[in-house]
Amino acid sequence: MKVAGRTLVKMGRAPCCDKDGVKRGPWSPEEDQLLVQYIKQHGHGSWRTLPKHAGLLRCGKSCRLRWINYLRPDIKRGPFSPEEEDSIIQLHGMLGNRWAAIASKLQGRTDNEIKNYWNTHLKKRLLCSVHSPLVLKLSSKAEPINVKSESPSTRHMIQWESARVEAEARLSMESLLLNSSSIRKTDCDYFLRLWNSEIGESFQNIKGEDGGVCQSPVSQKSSPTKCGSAGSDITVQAKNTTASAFANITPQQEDSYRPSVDEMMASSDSLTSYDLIDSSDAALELLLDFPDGDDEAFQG
DNA sequence: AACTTTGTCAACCGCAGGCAG
DNA sequence: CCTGCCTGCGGTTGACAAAGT
Repeated sequence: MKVAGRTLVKMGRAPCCDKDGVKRGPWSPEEDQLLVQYIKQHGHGSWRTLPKHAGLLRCGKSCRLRWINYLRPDIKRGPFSPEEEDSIIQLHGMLGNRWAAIASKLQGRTDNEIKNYWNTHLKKRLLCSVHSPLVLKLSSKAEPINVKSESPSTRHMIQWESARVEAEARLSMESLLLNSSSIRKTDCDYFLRLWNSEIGESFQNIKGEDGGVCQSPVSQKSSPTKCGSAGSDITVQAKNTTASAFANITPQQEDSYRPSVDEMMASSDSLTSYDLIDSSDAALELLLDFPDGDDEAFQG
């Protein structure tokens, strides 16, 4: 793979930087200092020329990455709070792997950090709670889920997710009809806006009403085996439902219901069997009333 | 104590999109 | 329009640490 990449470079693609004489690997404190000092005085300007001006033997990309992911003064370091975790899970449910978009909603966190956290903590945690309603639904469409048996916030999340899937199916249909690739972006932008709306707000607030944790018999039953990092088993169990209700889908499972419009619509159909209540009714309504040629209304 | 496996995360890579000329 | 450059993004890697045997 790497070999192929390098071959590609050789075959004509310009390298991002001159590899000769360019330092790679971990940054030393001295390099950090040089970079911070330079940016404080001059701003980053052109990343490509920055290393030269700052006296660094690094490529611009490397400098940019170091600054954005580590040296920026507004970076919040340390462990993710439960609220942040919830936000990541919810936003990931809406946006998928758009880490930059997710990061923009979490003050002080970088896309890289969120991506790493998702891949190392949350994803595993989600995979551990195999009994999530959503997964059960996906694996056995014939069996409707009694959403009412879940806690309010779990229900709410399922409803939110169902609205998302429904909209996704709809948008997918539209994109097919319009043969337009821009729809996907609009889709995500739309969710971001929805997230910022009172609907999203009410959705976020439900955490407060529910103590920030969703509990269900299912999650309580979930395996106490090593699902997450050491020392957080309680959190793991508590969070399982939140996570699973929302995005407990392996990439394979995700693929299995995303690509085909038929499948999507089928999925969407089965979702209507959900007991949609509370404010998600409004969200669903909003999503279903998504205007066909009216994307401009949602663009910055 | 030595070795192996697993987990974490900073850093790298190539690609895509925006933009200026 | 076309082309080339630059930036930002998401996927992946690899070094290091911790846990397990």
